[in-house]
Amino acid sequence: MSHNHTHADSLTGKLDELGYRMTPQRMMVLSAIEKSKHHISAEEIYSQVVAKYPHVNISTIYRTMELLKGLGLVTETDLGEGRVRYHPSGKGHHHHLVCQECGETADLDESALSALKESLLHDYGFSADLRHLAIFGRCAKCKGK
Amino acid sequence: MSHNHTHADSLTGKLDELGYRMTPQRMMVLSAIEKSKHHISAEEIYSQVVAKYPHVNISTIYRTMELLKGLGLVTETDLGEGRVRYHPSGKGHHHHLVCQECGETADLDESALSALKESLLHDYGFSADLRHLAIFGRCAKCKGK
DNA sequence: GTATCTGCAAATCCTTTGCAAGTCA
DNA sequence: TGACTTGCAAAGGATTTGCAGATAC
Repeated sequence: MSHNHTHADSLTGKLDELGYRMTPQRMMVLSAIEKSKHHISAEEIYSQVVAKYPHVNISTIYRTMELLKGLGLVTETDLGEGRVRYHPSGKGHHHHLVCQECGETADLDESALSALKESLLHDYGFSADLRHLAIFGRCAKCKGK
Repeated sequence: MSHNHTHADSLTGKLDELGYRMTPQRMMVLSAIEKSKHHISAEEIYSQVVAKYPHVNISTIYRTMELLKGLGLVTETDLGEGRVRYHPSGKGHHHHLVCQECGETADLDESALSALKESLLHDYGFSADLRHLAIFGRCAKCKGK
C-alpha cells in the first residue's frame, strides 16, 4: 500500500492519487456523495456539509462537482426537476422511470437498455452513454386511475 | 367548412376552434413554429417575431408555449443545452442522438425505440412518453478520433 | 513558499409572474 | 363591453464567476 489515506477505490483516494488537495470541504462533499443511497443534488450535499462545517459555501459544492465530473468520477442525471443530481460513476448504473403525473421515480435495471445500446452502436455507430437515463411517462398507478 | 381562417389542421386553426383569441403575436409565434425545420427554442421564436413586430416581449412567447403545451399541440425536448426546444406534436416524432463531444445532434426514427416502449409497458406497466427523447453519447466521428 | 482552494458577493441564464394597460370577439 | 392578452419590470431559482484572502503540501 502506498498512502495512509482512505483506500484507493474511494473517491477520496482517487482525488488524492491524482494530486488534488484534500481539503476538509472536499472530504465532506465526497463523503456525502458516497453515503447517499440515491442520486443527490448540490443543495442536498450542501445541507449535509453545512451541518458539520457552517462556514462552507455552496459554490464550493458546485466547484467540487465540476471537478469530479471532469475526472469521470461522478455522473450527472437530469430527472426533469430543474436541477441536476449526481451519482458516483463506479456505483453501478440504472435508469429512471419518472412519472409525469405523480412525480414518482422508479429504478430500471441497466440491462433493460442493453439491446438499444447495441443497435445504436451497430446501426448508427453511436456510442450511447446510457448511465442514469431518465425516461418520462405515466406509471402503472396513474395510468390506471 | 366553418370559418374562413387558416385550415383546421394548422396550429392556428386549432387554437381558433378552441376559442382562443387570435392575436397577431400568437399568429407569428405559431408561424415560426410551423415553419421551423428543427426543434426551436423560445429565444429563436422571439428573434423571428421581433423582426416583424418589434413591440413583442419574450414573456409572450413563453406564455404562448405554455398554452400550446397544455393543449398538447407542441412537445418539449431538452437536448441538454440549458434551454428547452419545441416541436409541433403532429409533425411526427423522432429521437435525438446528441454527441457530448462535438455537440452535433442526429435524428433517430421513432421505430428504433418501439421494442423498448413495449417492454417497459409489459414489464413495468409504465407508459413511456418517448416523443423526442434525447440520448447522449459520442457520435461515430468523435469516437473514431 | 506558492499554486491551489475557498468564501463572498455579484452576475448569468432561462423562465415566470404581478400588474396595469391594451385589444379581440 | 368585458374577459382574455400583452408589455414591462422585477422576481425566481439553479449555477457560475471574479477576486482577494486562506490553506494544503
